[in-house]
Amino acid sequence: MARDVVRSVKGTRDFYPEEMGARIWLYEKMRQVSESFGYSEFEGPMLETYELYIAKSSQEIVEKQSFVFEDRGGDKLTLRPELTPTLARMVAARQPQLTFPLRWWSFGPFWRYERPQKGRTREFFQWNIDLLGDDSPEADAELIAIAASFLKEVGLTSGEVRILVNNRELMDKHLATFDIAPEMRGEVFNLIDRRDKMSEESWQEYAAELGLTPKQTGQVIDLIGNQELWRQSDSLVKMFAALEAYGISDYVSFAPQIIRGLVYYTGTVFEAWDTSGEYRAIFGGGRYDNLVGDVGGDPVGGVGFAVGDLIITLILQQYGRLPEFGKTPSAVFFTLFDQSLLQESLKLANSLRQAGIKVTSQLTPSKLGKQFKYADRIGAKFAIVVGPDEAANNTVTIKNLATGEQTELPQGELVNNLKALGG
RNA sequence: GUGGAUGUAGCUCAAUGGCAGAGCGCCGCACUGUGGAUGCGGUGGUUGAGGGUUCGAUCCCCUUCAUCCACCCCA
Repeated sequence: MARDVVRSVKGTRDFYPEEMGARIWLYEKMRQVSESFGYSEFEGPMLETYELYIAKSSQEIVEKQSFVFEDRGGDKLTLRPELTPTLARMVAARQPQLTFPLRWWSFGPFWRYERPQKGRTREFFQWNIDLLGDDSPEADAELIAIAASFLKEVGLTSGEVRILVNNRELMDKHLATFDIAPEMRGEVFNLIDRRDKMSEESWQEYAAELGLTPKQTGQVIDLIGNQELWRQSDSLVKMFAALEAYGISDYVSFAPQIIRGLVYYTGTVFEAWDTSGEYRAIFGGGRYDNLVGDVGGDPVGGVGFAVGDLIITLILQQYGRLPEFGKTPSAVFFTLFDQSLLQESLKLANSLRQAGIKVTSQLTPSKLGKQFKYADRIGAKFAIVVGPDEAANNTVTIKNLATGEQTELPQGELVNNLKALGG
């Protein structure tokens, strides 16, 4: 490197305007879907106490993957690695005055101290959406419907992505009938979760290490191979029935091997996967019934999910569904012929802005050719020229940068003309 | 935390133990009231950093830093 530019922090991303365009696009899709289901936007602090996450997130996330540090007063702080504990805390703090069921969504930055790789950075953005205070299977169905609507909205088909659903209570009930002790079931959940992520051999070893008998291991394999298992769960039966109403059933499948890593999930759990199998889960969520109580509030159940911006963007790129983003928001470039026409050019440009047209102005004189080149580069559609001839006649020249076509017209007709052209 | 790969011009990449190159970009000119196309000319580098071997290292060796990829975990 010839230039010794100060480096950015490992695992962070710079959003140059092109990337910012994609981020805003994604954010707008999330807002649109959230609001269409009646959810309100909220935001919490990015800094939380370390205590908030202990025993609520997965141990790995709290102990190894969080940015934890002491402030100047010696208090232990954490850059939030996820939103749900913050949500629970905020709900608990104002529980008596909030109206339930509560429907909230949020989009913001999160941090995890991990080795960056494809689709994973240390600073990332997440869309979180949660419904609290309704414990029905229909509430679970609403969140899954929202997830599916979002996938549909960004242009992904049910052939490309699929939401896999399971229920932890259902699985727990069956593990009990296999004589697996309650304190072991968390580990067995973990085992189930890794069924598709490990080789058969090492999975069997893992099962043996946990102390499962060959018979029990066999029962677990049969269990997670049973695609009709959901019929034994009243909750899942009702949930799938409700999903029919949304017309997105083709996006949703039952999958008994879906468990999820976070310890606070208590009932329905779900993950969206790219069906090509090239990527890991696109997003995940589920029902958590104890979280608000755990942070000091009255027990109120919730269901929600989180979508990371990186993976969804990767998938959208893979399928070519991410739109191109122009470099400038203005379609009109106002040239400056020479210094003597500065006042007139700036005034005219500003009268366009007052009429609601977005205009970029040339501020220092240079060759017109260079100005057109610049206008083209920044993505403007029209260039406007006021030279000595136009100034003398109170006219302007509009040049269509795509076709090269030029028209001279009275200054008074400029606004309407540009609007007619779509400027 | 574990393992693998890669660092050469603004970008994408060549090359050789012996003068470091191309394409794209950028700047200029042809064309001082017209951009994209074309032609011509020009700008471009302590070969990531430090050390070692060598007459000589961008190349071989060691160290270090950075990036990427996979595992782990997860969004």
